[in-house]
Amino acid sequence: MDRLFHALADATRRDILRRSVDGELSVSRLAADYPMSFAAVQKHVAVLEQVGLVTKVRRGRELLVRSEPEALRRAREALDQLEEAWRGRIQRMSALLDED
Amino acid sequence: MDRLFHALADATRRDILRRSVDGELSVSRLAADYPMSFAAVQKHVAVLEQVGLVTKVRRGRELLVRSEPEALRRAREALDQLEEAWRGRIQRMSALLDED
DNA sequence: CTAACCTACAACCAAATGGTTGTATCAACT
DNA sequence: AGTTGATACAACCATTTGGTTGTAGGTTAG
Repeated sequence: MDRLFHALADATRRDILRRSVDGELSVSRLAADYPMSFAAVQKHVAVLEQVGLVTKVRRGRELLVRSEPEALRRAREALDQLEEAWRGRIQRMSALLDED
Repeated sequence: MDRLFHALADATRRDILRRSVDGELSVSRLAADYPMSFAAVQKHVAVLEQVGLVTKVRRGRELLVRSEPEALRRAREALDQLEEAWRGRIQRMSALLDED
């Protein structure tokens, strides 16, 4: 979970995720739009891949990057769990008020 | 947003968040339960505070830590936005299939 | 008032992060 | 076969991170 949130804690990586929804962009095509070297973008994609946020599929001599919603869902559930603890507090407060 | 996700990318910080829902635990009380120095926990709380995930309220000589659901909601919305792009893709695929 | 407790903050250190360049591999086009 | 394009990966560097210890400032209890 640490690594999942870490992967999301970078604007470039989140942008890559957004653009990879259709899975039709190669690493070099993605890299062309960022103000950094190809290798740097390659590393960002690797970080996303290691936590399962994207997968790569070969097409000819390029690798297409596709974002995977599964991992995204895992992150959302972790946030939901945190929020749920908070909702539980609201309920306890309501219960207290109802006792009056 | 980078710093928000970064703050969430640490198990100790997420645990502090969970335990601070009721806002009744002081920094030192929190710190007592982690295998690290008081100063280290203090730093974790500071990270959470800087992105608005918790606030501190004085009670006597201690500072009570309370988690703030607002910031959590911001993170969730960012994830929702990413997932929405993906749902849009599903819809486009469905539309294509319907054309047949 | 003094001692004890809670917090803040600085200085320091090892390890990880995010970037670079350079080299190697591998597929495809002519 | 040789060249070009796309990717992988290592080595290196500056900065940040996550931890430590030590010092100092307030606040409460006795």
